[in-house]
Amino acid sequence: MSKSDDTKKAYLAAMSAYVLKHGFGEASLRPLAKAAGTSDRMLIYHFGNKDRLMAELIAGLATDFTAGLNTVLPEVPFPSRRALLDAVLAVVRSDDLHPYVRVWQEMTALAAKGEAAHIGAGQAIVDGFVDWLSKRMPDGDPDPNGTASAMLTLIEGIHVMDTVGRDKVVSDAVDAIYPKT
Amino acid sequence: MSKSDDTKKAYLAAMSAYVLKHGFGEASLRPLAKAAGTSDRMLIYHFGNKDRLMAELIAGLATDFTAGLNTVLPEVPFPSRRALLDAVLAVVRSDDLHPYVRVWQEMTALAAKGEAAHIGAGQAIVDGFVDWLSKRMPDGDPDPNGTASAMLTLIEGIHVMDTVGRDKVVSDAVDAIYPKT
DNA sequence: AGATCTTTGTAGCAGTCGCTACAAGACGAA
DNA sequence: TTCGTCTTGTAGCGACTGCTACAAAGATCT
Repeated sequence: MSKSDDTKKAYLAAMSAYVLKHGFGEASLRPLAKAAGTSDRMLIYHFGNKDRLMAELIAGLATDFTAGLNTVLPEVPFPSRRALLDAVLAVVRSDDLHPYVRVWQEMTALAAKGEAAHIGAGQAIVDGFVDWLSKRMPDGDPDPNGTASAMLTLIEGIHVMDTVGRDKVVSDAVDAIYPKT
Repeated sequence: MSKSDDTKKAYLAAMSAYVLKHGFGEASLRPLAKAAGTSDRMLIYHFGNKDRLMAELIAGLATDFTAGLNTVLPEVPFPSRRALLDAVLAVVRSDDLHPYVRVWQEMTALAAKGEAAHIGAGQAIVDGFVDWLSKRMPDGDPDPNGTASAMLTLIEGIHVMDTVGRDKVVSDAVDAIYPKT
C-alpha cells in the first residue's frame, strides 16, 4: 500500500492547495479531482467516500496551519502583549497564512452543525494556537495560558470584523484591550 | 403592488424562519418555497432571481436581529463591564437569538468572498450591536464606543470558541479581560 | 361582454452533485 | 504463461440546482 499512500499524499497536497484558494464551498469531487490531476472516480476509489476525503483534507490543513505558525515567528517572549498581538495579526493576515484563516472560518461555520471532523480540527487549531501564543507571552505573566486564550479569542473576533470590513472597530478593540505603551 | 407586497412579506417571514432553523446551506428554492407554502416558480416570479431573494432575506434577518436585541435588555447603564458582558452572552446564547448568531456566522463566512449583500448586512449588524452595547456601558466610561467595539469583537471570538466547544478558553478569556469584581 | 394584465400550475431543461456498474489494462506470483 | 489482485477509464444513474416556456385561470378596466 506504499505506492497508494504516496499517491494519496500527492492528491491531498494538491487538493489542499485548491481548497485554500477556492474554499470548501467549491470543493466538489470533480474540481478537486481536476486539481489533483485525476478523476472523481479515483478519489472515491482511494478515499472511500467524500466525507472521509474531507476529513483527511481538514486534518491536514489543521496540521499545516499549526506547522506554519511554528516557523513564522521565533519562540521567544515578546516585549509586550501589544507587540505580540500586532505581530500575530500581521502573520494571520499575510499571504501565506491568511488562506488558512479563511478556510478555518468556513470550517467553524460548518462545525456549528456538529460534524465531528470539523469540531476536532477546530479544537486542534485552537489548542495549538493557544500553546503557540503562550510560549511567546512577555515574561512575568502570572497566567500565560489564560492570557493566550484571551488573545486568541480576540483574534478570532478580529477576523470576523475584518471580513465585514470594520477596521475602526478592530483598532478600537485592540487599543482598548491592549493599549499602546 | 400592495397585494403582491403583502404576499412577499409573508413569504419572507416564513423563509426567514426556515433559514434560522436550517441555515443558508439548505436554503435552495424548493425547500424555501415549501416553507412559504408556495412553489419555486412563484419565488422566482416575485423576487426575480435567487440572489435578490437572498439579499432581501439577509437584510430582513439583520434588522430582525437588531430589533430583537433592542427589546431583550433594558437600555440602562450596567453596573460593570463584566456584568454587561455576562448578560449579553446569555442573550446571544438564548433560544431566541442564538439562531440569528449562527446564521450570522454562516453569513460572515460567505462575506469573505466579497458579495455586497453579505458585507452590507454584516456591517449593519456590527454597527447596530456596537451602538446597542455602548448605550449599556457603565457610567463614567471615557470611550463607551471603543469599549463596546472591544466587547463585541471579543463576543464574536467567543462565539467561534463556542462552536468548537472550547469552554475553558472562553472562560479564561472573559476572566482575563473583564475580571470578576 | 370583451380585452388586457396579473398571478399561478405543469412540465421540463441543462447543469452539477456523490457515487457506481462494468470492463479492461497493469503487474507480480505461480 | 496463466492466474488473481490492483488500478483506472467510460459511461451513466438518480437526485438536486436555478430557472424558463407554455398555457390557463383570475382580476380589472372599458
